[in-house]
Amino acid sequence: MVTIADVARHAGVAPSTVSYVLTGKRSISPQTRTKVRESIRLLGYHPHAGARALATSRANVVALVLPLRPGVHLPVLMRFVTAAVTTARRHDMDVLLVTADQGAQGLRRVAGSAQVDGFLVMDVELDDDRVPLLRQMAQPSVLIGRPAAVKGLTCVDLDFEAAGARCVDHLADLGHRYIGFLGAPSVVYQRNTGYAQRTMAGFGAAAMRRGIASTALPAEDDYESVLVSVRSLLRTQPAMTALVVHNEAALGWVAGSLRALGRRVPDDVAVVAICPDELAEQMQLTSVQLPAEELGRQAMELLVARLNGHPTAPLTLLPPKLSGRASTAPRLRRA
Amino acid sequence: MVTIADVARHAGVAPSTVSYVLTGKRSISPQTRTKVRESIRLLGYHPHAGARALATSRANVVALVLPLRPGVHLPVLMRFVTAAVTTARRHDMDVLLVTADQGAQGLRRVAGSAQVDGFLVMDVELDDDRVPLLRQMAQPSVLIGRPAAVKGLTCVDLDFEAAGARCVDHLADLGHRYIGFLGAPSVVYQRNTGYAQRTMAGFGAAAMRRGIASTALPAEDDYESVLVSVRSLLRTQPAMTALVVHNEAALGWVAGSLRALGRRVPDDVAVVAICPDELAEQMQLTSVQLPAEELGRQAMELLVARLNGHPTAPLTLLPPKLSGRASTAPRLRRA
DNA sequence: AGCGGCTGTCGAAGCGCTTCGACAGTGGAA
DNA sequence: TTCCACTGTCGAAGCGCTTCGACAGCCGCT
Repeated sequence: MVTIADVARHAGVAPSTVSYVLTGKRSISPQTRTKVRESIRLLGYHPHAGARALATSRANVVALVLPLRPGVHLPVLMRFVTAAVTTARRHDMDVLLVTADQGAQGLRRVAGSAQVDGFLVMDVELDDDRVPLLRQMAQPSVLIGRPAAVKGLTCVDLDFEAAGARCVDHLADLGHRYIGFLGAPSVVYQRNTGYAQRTMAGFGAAAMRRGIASTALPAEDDYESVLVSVRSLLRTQPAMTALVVHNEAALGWVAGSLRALGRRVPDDVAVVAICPDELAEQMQLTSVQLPAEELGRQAMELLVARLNGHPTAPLTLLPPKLSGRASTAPRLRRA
Repeated sequence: MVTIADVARHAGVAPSTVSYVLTGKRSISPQTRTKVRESIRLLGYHPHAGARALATSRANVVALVLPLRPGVHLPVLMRFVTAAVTTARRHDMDVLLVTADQGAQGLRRVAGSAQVDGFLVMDVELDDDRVPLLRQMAQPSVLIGRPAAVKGLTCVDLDFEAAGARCVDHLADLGHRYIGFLGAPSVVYQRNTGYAQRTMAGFGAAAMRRGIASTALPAEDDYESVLVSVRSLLRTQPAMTALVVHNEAALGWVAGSLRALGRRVPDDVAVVAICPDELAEQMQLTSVQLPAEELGRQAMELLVARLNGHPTAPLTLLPPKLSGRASTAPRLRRA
């Protein structure tokens, strides 16, 4: 292994000088600098990460805590991971992969051994048991998701309330006056999954604001259930001409159910989905996307900011973006 | 930060003694051992990873080099990653995430700074430009995939030849005598993607061995092309009663194409796919699976073995496993 | 009683890096 | 000319751990 001493000897300077060339923490004459740089290149020198970590108490590594449970949408996860890694690299950081199944235990171990300088934790739930730990750890962390209390944390999330509202506004602007909401399976609302509830809330509030009649129902993820839910929505509100769907798994059955009930998309019923963009693209649905890249990038930027001692807001909400596609159209006024 | 000196003081012993308790490299009296263990627990001590790495020149971290280009099947990738991480943890190793887009450059950096003890490189192609680098690096590596020359390497892969053969055998055992092969898009065969060619080769050889007439054709991944390819196969070999498909993207169109041409699955044409299990499960296809977990686990075990100085075979091929589902049936002898 | 070989523990050196204080050398102000 | 303030470089200490050689105490042997 080539050490800093080798480089120093080769360049005819002291090790400390090489270090200063590398870190730029003291001024070095141009001649010396180029000489040292040349030696570094020639010898193929790379500073020993462990030694550097020991001396600076900075590892230049962040932990990425990934949920690997079934049910996460993998394309979105991957886009997120890619963005996070890319952003980390732009700040000369590496990424240590920690799977959520290692639990709080794993976090403690990684944090305790000073392997990483900070944590990026995905898929945080309303009352996540890792939150108290993260709060008291020496290393800063950024959470994707939104636990009940964000005080003392740094959280990034899509603004699901705004997303729900955005759907309503889009449909209202198109002239729709009766809108239905097809939500996640009811169990999702039972356990504390904040984003589902917040979307609903945003949807409901926006509808009220715009003077629009709304009806909401959960949906399970098989065809029969979706059909039942959709039928029930139509029965409750026969004048319904638009539907907001916040349920990836049910998405595939919605158009079919509507067709089975004699409604065509978008002419009889306009559909807006809140879902990953690929799905929407594939089914040609107007949708509010889950901005995975943006989330990953932002989260990592915030983490880096905290590592550099900058204060950060406890909660950053990304504004929803709606992409118009074939599943929405202005309300048809029948003769 | 709690250091080994703190623990030593608390337990009334020398730092080296604590170290020996931790590593077990010298015998320690039971009394001392429990005393030290207790102090460790009480103080919440974790050895500093960097310091340890510096002293032992072992980081206890392996790099996982992931392809994040489009086209990789993410569920399979994730299963693989999970298995690799889990296996690593069982050997007290952590996993550093390196994305393939960082290229050889990235490998060199990570290797040079002694951040990791070894590399697990996924998705290696026949003439991968990282292979020469990996060969000459100080750290050992295990490759998933199979470059042209495996000498001096450690590679793990599914035995694609055997997979092709396994399909033929299954169909032959069911009485089929005329079998078609629907391959990857032709560009895949043009660039050097070993596994596609090897599957073909295994398929062809097995057919010859069993005295079976075989015809093969590539397929693009849209409905029209698949239809054209299937029609062409049937025209070339009108007596064809079985089809092996090695093309995930085309898979969705195969049954439809056959139906459009007046053939029903499995009665008129039996279909065997070589694809990830979820896909096969979802479409109810008899298939040879891509054993992602097994691959990840094996690869990591081999890497650990190499890290411990054990020699490993340059090539480990996993035997294919065929799962029977609704798309194959014995050949129907028509009246 | 004396000796050799164990066992269990200690102290110190060293892993490769950063960083602090020291200090020559230089140029400009007094 | 003297003095001061820089600028650029060096040497040494120290980060927290492992590991090697040393060695005290003990047992069992002659």
